[in-house]
Amino acid sequence: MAPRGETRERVLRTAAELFQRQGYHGTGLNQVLARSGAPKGSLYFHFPEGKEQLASESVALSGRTVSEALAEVVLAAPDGRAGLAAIGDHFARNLLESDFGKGCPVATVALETAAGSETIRAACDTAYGQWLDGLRVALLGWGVPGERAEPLAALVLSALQGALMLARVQRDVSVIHQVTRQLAGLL
Amino acid sequence: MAPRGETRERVLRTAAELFQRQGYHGTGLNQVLARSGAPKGSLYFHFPEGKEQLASESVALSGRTVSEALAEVVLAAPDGRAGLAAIGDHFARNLLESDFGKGCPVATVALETAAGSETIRAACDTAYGQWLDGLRVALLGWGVPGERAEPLAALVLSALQGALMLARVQRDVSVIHQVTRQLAGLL
DNA sequence: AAATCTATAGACCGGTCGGTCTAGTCTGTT
DNA sequence: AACAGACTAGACCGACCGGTCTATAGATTT
Repeated sequence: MAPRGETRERVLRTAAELFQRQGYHGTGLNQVLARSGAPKGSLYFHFPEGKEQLASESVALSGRTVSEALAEVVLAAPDGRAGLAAIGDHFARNLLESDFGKGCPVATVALETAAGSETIRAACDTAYGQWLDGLRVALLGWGVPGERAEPLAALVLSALQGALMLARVQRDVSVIHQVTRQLAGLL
Repeated sequence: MAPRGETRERVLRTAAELFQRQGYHGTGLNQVLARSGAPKGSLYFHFPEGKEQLASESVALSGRTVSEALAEVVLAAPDGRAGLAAIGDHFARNLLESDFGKGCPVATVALETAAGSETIRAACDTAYGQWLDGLRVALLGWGVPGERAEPLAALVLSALQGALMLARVQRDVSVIHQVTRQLAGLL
């Protein structure tokens, strides 16, 4: 038998990746189980509220992961221009490495479930809230005046999310760089 | 029997709205048929390639509809600031009137199917291409220099798409206005 | 009126969905 | 050794999925 807690982790990570690639309704529990090697009983033991709980926790996990990656990138950037470019590069690389399969790990699920599941919507809201806060702090660090930081963070996150989606649809990451370059010009 | 071509139209319109609200995988053909009152045989008579064709044509229809609405709004706007505000208002109103059910009619389907169905991805790409072009022309009309119009159109569309998604997740349209106000400042 | 074409009508198909249930197998405690 | 709780294992369920098929009704042509 696998070590304590190991199965839950593996199922959650597998689910997070599949939700990112295929969305909520496009991902079947049987697929998650087949890929993670767990039986159905384990899934409903660890996630008694079923698919909704699995998706909520997947979104939360992805939210934390991106937050951490964002923080790393931001800390390593000498200024805002470089920071925004690095964030764009990060997402663009993920896109290219997965043949445009892995976009934003939250967006697809968010759009699919925002109106249908309050639980998942709240998880997505929390994730985006974390990113907004991280961006706001980063902007302050880059010399953006205090009263400009919050709206600018919203603009940056919106534009990034939109560009990430356009890039998937166009199968071309150049729109990401085009957008981050213009955002950098605002600092 | 219904007049010629009337059933096809009704099915297509119903499908477009359901895809907009629930996405591709979240919308069942039986649901489309029940709501439009058409039998299954009619669906596969008018859309012999099935669900993919129905989604592609729905996206194309929504693309045209939004293009036209965009053109109207743009023509009525005295300047760029007013134009961007009007575009934001348009989407925000749709969101509020549908209790945050109807966001971008293309985005959800686009994210769900970009990697899985080349046909649908191409339809989404075409729709966004039309919007980009419409925006580029509008920006030119508002005095944006020629070489700035294309990248700025990409930024505006990206930011709008992102803001529209954030607004659904937050169940609050204010981020849309926050974003369009800042975009207007760029003109 | 016969034939033909367009479109409707819905029963039916195998497969998959999310979810439940019971049985069994570990591990740590006493 | 006996027991309890944690966890695995997968058969099984009704519902629904997208898609196919045959039959038929209405309009159009000959």
